[in-house]
Amino acid sequence: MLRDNESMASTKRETYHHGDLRAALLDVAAEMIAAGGIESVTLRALSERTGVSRTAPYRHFADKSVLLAAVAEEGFKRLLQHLRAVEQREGDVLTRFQQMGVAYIQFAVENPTHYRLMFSHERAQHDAHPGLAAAGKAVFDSLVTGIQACQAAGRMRAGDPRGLAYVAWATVHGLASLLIDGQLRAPGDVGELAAFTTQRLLEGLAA
Amino acid sequence: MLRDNESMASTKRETYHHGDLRAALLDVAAEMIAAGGIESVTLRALSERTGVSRTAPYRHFADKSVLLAAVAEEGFKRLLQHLRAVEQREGDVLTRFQQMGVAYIQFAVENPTHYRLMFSHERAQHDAHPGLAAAGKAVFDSLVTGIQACQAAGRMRAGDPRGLAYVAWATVHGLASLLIDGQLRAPGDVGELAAFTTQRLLEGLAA
DNA sequence: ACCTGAACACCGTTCAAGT
DNA sequence: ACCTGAACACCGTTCAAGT
Repeated sequence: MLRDNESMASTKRETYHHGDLRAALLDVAAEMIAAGGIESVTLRALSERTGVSRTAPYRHFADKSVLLAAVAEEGFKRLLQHLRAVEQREGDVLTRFQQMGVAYIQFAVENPTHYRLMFSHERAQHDAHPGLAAAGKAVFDSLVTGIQACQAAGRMRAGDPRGLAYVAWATVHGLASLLIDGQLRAPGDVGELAAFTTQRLLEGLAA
Repeated sequence: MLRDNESMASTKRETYHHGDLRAALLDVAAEMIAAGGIESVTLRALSERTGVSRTAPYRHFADKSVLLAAVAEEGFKRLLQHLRAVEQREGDVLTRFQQMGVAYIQFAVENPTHYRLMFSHERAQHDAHPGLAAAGKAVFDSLVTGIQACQAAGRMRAGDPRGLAYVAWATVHGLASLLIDGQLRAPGDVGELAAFTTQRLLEGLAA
């Protein structure tokens, strides 16, 4: 019994020694965010739950802010995967773009604390977290791509697709944020409200 | 000299004794937020800058969260004043509603940290801060009123005005949030982007 | 290279004591 | 009623020391 425990412990140690600690910290941090909110993520609690000492995280992250930026970056990457999955469906190009919007809102509502963290870094800090900025831009770019497809099919108004993407991002981000913050008592289904909102958006961007 | 200083000090004391401390704390907190960001607002620094002891704020606020909720509430009230001023202008009812949207976005961009604080309380905490929830709802209600005016003039689609207000709020809140967080490199003027975005919104809500 | 325990500065909050 | 200083528990971060 005792020997087994010792063996397991040393195996764990070995793992972190070889570069898994960074990924392990990000995973555990994401779990803590989902379970107990952003306030529950202290470096001390995170270290303990990951099985390392308090100062071990500093080998992989300069400080807590950089670690949280990395967690946020993971969130943008997961969101991008959801959006790309919708983008590659069959069917009408305009309907597909609307479905991207609905998927965006659903991701945010299903991961409220993580989504909030993704947007919690101030403008001035963007230069300090280039990976985070790039992951956010990749999400934005997927909206631009969807808009360009609609424009090419003559289903959306002409003009710089980025300008239209600003409007689209503002709409879905705004609705998601208001729902997460509890400012809107979601009248019935979230999906219904998301469908209605994205429908109004499409009419505002119509050709 | 010494007597003057003593006199001034006792005058200050007198003031806080008679119920101004609450208002003074809210004012100083708002200043600190604008000058040094939300992280600069510690109860200890706030107390010192207001000229009272560390624990004095607890006579007026149960804890830091309640104090910040009161600061946020003040923000909603100031925003509401801006929106009402636009609402009472002369001119086309639809143009006026668009101007409300632009004014909303400008308020947020001019008071970025304060605006962020206004939306930083989670859904679950709304019951704990009824004044904050009411002030937020008053802003929402002003949008509903503006929409009803447009509907009455036959300039906006029929249906529950609250549903349309959700879309409008999501659009302006989303654009404001993305600008504050630095996700959008505002292409040129903020006012121009706000005008374009609200124009697309109006077309999405058109009769 | 990576990990550790001890220590430092800072914070929110409580409480017995003052007026 | 309102205010105060001292004390407690907790946190992010640093650093000399280990392997």
